[in-house]
Amino acid sequence: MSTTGIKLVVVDDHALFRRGLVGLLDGMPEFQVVGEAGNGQEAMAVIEKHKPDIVLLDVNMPVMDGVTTVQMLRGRSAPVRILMLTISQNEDDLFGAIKAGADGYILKNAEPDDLRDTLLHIARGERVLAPEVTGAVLKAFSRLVSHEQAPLLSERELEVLNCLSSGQTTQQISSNLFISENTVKTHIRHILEKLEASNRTEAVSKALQLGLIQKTG
Amino acid sequence: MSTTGIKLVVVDDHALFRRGLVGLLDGMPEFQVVGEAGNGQEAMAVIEKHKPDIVLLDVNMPVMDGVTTVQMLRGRSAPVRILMLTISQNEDDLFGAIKAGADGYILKNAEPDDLRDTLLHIARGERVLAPEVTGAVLKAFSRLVSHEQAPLLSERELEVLNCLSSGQTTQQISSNLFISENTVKTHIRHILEKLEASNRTEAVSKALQLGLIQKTG
DNA sequence: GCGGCGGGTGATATCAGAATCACCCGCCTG
DNA sequence: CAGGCGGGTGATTCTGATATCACCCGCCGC
Repeated sequence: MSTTGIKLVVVDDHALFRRGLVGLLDGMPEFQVVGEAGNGQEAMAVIEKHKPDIVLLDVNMPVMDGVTTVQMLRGRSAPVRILMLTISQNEDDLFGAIKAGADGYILKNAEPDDLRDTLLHIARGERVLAPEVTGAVLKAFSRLVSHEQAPLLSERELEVLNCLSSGQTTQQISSNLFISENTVKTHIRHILEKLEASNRTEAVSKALQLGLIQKTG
Repeated sequence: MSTTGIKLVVVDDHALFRRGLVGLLDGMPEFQVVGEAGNGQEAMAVIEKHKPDIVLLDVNMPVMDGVTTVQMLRGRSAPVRILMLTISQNEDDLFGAIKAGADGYILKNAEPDDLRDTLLHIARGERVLAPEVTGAVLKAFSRLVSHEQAPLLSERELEVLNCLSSGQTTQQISSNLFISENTVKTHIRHILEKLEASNRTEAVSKALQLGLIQKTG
């Protein structure tokens, strides 16, 4: 067995899967599996003892799950890279792992070659997401960026804007919301100012782009 | 030449690179390069004419750059997948492309096999980021999520919190900010409420986790 | 020319948040 | 026992945002 490879610890509650994976990794000269654990709690001790370069960490485990384990590991000062290896495409798990500081997130359906490539990337400080989950991250990321850049409209302004986006006139909005036409116009003025739009058509267009309102039927 | 492969359009202003890439792709039976362009503007017309499955798109181009091209393409209703292929690891380019709706972002240092794998993932609707840039996306993503979940503290409250985090007492903060100790205590009370903390130590700890303040020296 | 519509200016009232401060109490240490 | 410190309750003032409305003007179509 190589003594110079990248040191790994494999954490998974399914013994058969874990042993199979360890066998697979033992066949790869770049790596050296130095420990195993069946849950997060065991993992903490094994990692403390063996000080691996990378931890392969399942998400769904009893006693202490993967995301909590990442949080605990990140709370310590000793650096260790963490690659989540899971079947879960659940967004709470995915975003939770990323927030907690995981270096990678791949799925158990990955090919052995993919796993090797991923581990090598992680080892050199890069981060990797499974293609199956990258879309969810990018979609949430885009949404957050837009939300952050969007100006804040009051509840009433949003109501008026939604009416505008469905093609209603000032008079129709007035009847709809039980306020005077002059009030509607004032709200529209503030909306135009906040969105830096020249007219209501541009305002609606910008609001849709910024995700302030959604297209209806 | 295969007539059943995934149809590609290659967009890059460097003719030598583009022709070399096309040659490489011609050697891959899964793909069929149906058009080329030297900038975003040309690309719009070529894409309109050939209706590819995937556009390989550089970022830095004259006349119309890659991000603007993505925006233009996404403004049209015809679906086309877009893989950015660039040397740029600049965050503005990266985040701009993601926001605009690119399906992938890889670097020109990728191996041909990586490019093939990436294109196959993109073709089946998945998204891919180069490992070199994934870290930047995940870091920004984590920051945005934390920022979004963090309660809003006023400017004064943040000033007080920063003083607390450097170990100052109520009296020292009072002298520091030229306000009475009672005022400092009121600000602290509001901070404890907003962070749902029991005392100032917990408040500082939570604020650091949420990214509201940063560790100093 | 009139009515309908959109865009603009200005005004008023209310409310919530921010920022300020006084005072009280308990705990701990010297 | 006194002083220092942290945590708590309550009050006042100010400011900016929100929500309301009246009135004016230009454009367009009938």
